[in-house]
Amino acid sequence: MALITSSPKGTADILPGESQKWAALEAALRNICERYGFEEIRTPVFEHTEVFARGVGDTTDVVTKEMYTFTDKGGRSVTLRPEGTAGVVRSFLENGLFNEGLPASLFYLIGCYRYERPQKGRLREFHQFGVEMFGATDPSADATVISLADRIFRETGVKGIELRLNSIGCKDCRGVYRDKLKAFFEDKKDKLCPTCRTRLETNPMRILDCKDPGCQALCGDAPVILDSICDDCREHFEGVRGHLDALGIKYTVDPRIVRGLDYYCRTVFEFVSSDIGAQGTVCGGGRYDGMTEQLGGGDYPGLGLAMGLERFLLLLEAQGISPGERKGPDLFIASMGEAARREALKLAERLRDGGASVTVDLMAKSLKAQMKYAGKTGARYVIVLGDGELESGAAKLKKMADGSERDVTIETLAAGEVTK
RNA sequence: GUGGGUGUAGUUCAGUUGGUUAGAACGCCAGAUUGUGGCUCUGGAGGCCGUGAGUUCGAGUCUCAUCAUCCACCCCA
Repeated sequence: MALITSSPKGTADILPGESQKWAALEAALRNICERYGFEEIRTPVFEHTEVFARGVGDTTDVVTKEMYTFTDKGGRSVTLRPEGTAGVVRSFLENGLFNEGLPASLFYLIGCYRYERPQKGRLREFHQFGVEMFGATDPSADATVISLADRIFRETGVKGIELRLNSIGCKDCRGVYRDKLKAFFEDKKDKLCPTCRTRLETNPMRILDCKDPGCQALCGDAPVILDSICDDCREHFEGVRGHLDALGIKYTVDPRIVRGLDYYCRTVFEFVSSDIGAQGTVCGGGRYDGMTEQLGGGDYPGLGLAMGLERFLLLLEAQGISPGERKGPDLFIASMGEAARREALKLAERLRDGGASVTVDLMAKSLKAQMKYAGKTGARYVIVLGDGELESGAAKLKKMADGSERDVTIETLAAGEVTK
């Protein structure tokens, strides 16, 4: 038979059985957002390319080599969103959401697209849950966003998630630190691994989280960013820590987390697990105070987080947690002959009116095959309609779990009798 | 973009130093039971052995290329 093709590289079908888990997880996320006063926002899958170039930063890996960018028939350069924040910021500004009371608290559940080599926990089409908050500079806002994420992990019951926290300073003190770091590594250049030698020019902070043992050894004495940030940033960071401590949220300060998107400043954090392979960051986020101005809007400080849903589901799977199960219909109506099938359809509609989940035979199968189908699809009850039942108006309602049967009147069978 | 692993039935996988007609389990269909699923038994359908070239009397098996897929680097959720 040979299918003409398969799904594109890096994409995955979410099939029945799996889709119930997604739906349940999404419902749980929506519920938590609601309790924090975050409202859903839906923005386009594609944006004008400059939204990401300016928003995410045009020197980042994401923008320079991972975007699905194309020219549409009108000659405009558009890009499939590689992340959620930039589009939300654009929408926040364009629609004047700052007039509806600050801070604005938004969340989204979206597909994102990055042209990368797929591996465990990384696809070209992947799904993110994220929240964004605009207008609040106070550390309590940072703590709230982090506590929302913490609650997600707590309430879904996953274990072994570690929260790592850092401050990378504002755009002023980060520049100072960058220079310090550069100066520190400059005379040790030849001991760095080849990629770190280029990092020294492009993004020296990345050297700190290199996995090469030689680089790691050098990093021991490197200047720490937390010693270099300005007083305002230090005070802000202490504020965030104070709130987290008061809320009882455990974290480790990790000076090596720097994040690869240009827009972050001050607070950055990651929730990491060691259960799902090399791509262990399930959730990442931080503050991005300058971004609204980058996109030509007013000054609205922002912060947010993003969670990779594939990774989250991978994690749940690894820990034996299933957020949602496939569940079959309440009732399958087997039928023998045309007249009985007509009755079956009518009965099914009546029971569906009452809220029951009902399926019927649509293939004129043998009764045995119909029973088999009912069993395979997980129907809890089966009722068989044939000439005899049509004539007498009575039928047997069979409970599949134990095979027990009881007499019912077709005319008066109520939805409640098969849904309980 | 770089490195490594793997491509055989719908799925998970066997397949001997290269040797006649390529196997198992599960799944699917049918029968045993002409109107009652699961368990059991019997039978059946289903394979360009990823693709193309090469070596050989002979290739699922060896070589090369190519594509796909998985994992890792990089980067990120």
